[in-house]
Amino acid sequence: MAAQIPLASQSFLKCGQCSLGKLCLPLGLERQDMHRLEEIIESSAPYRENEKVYEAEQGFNRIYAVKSGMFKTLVADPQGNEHIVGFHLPGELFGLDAIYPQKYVSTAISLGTSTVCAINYRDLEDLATKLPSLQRQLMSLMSKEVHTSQSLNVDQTAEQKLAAFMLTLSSRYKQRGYSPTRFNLSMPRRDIANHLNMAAETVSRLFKRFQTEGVLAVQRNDLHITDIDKLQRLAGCAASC
Amino acid sequence: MAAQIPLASQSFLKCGQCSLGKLCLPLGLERQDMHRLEEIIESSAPYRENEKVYEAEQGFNRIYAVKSGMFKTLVADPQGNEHIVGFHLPGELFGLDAIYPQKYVSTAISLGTSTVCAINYRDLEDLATKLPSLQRQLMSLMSKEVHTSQSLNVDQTAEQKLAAFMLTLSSRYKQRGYSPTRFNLSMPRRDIANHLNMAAETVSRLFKRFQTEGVLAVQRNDLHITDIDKLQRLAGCAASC
DNA sequence: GGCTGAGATTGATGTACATCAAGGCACTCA
DNA sequence: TGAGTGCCTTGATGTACATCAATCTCAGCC
Repeated sequence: MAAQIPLASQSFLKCGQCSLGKLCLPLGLERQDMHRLEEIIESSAPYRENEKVYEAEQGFNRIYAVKSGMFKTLVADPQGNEHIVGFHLPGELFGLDAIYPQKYVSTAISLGTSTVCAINYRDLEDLATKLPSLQRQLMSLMSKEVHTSQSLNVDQTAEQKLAAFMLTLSSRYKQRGYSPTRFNLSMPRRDIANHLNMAAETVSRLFKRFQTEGVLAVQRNDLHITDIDKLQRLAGCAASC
Repeated sequence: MAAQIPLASQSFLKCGQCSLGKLCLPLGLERQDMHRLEEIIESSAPYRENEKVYEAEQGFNRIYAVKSGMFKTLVADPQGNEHIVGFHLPGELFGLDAIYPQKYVSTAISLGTSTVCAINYRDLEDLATKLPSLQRQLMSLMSKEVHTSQSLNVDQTAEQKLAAFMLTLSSRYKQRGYSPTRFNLSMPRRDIANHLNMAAETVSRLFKRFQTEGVLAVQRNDLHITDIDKLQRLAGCAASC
């Protein structure tokens, strides 16, 4: 274990000091403008494993940026089936789908111990009218979100979907300065399966297949991509190419 | 056939006169602000059936609002398989997914004869910083887009997916002042099937089943929903409830 | 250090839907 | 008017994956 900044102090870092500045909302802001953004951001105390940030149907007031850890957002249909719409890594926003209906449509839950920055949306809107580059970045992140959701809709085999999912995780970790070939699966198999619309057994069988084919090595949550080119070929390149 | 405004003159209507004002970008704008929006909008000549508005990989400069008719947007994977990501009705925007990558990621094609309003995105950004209500509406429409794409991802049977799709069309037509129970399917079965990730044969068989169950009546492109409650039950309410 | 229980794996069976193949129906153009 | 064409329909067969049902694994805990 390398030395780490304790969570408590980490969660009070301002945008200027936060290592996520190059990915997150402040991207493209001048130092001075960043300070104005900092003023409307509330840092959260750490969320514990499985703790809810907000719940579907609640009135909308804030959007969230992941500071550390990981969150999942899920929707439930009237039959009570839950579907995981996304996993959110540090520097990514969630809660954006609540802007249109003005209430949360999903429930956001922490995976492991995680922290967020909460931003009052009214304040953010006001600030965005004053800071064109903030408005631009906000629109850009929303657009990215649209694109991500759309690319999950294409018809693929279970193998392609899982390979593509591993690749998106890989590239997102890479962007954040972590190893793109070795990382932790913070979510259980069941959650991966649910997100990709397949059975947990299928995920298990595919991991085994990938392993025997020399594409990756998995032990519990420790994932190691051993042949990223082959993984890309397996994904049919629907993901990150 | 009822008397209709000829396409040519229809396409030069300003937002103030356009019947779509209550759905489209100008929603929430003051009369005066609407005029400023009108100044940056270019009305298009009608697109013919299957004509392209833009193509994937082209540099991004404009977003589009449907004025009349219908458009589809589709993405192609490297194997050349095309996937229809959405159908766009009057008052709906498309091209928003190009903002983040700054190039079009999908190809937009007219179904039948259709017209659009084209809006230079740089100009729109500039104007949005000056008109907070325009910025708000833009964000709201983007958020809606995120939500729409997400709801297509949930795991459903072919029957549920098709029922849900019919219901979304129904409610979108209703919003536009058309009958929610009788409308024209402007797209071929193949396109519906592709969009919902199923075979065209399955769409055909399901339409037949729905028909024998008294839920709807289809003749070629003329669709009549005869029991919308039952259709809603068949959809598992994943769509519009 | 042995118990417990949640998650993961592995195998056997079932099924929704795709695919393949053959018509049928409406529209066009000679 | 009749051949040609594209879309839709209908039926027969195949298959990827879900589901069901046993184990297996290992982290947490007394």
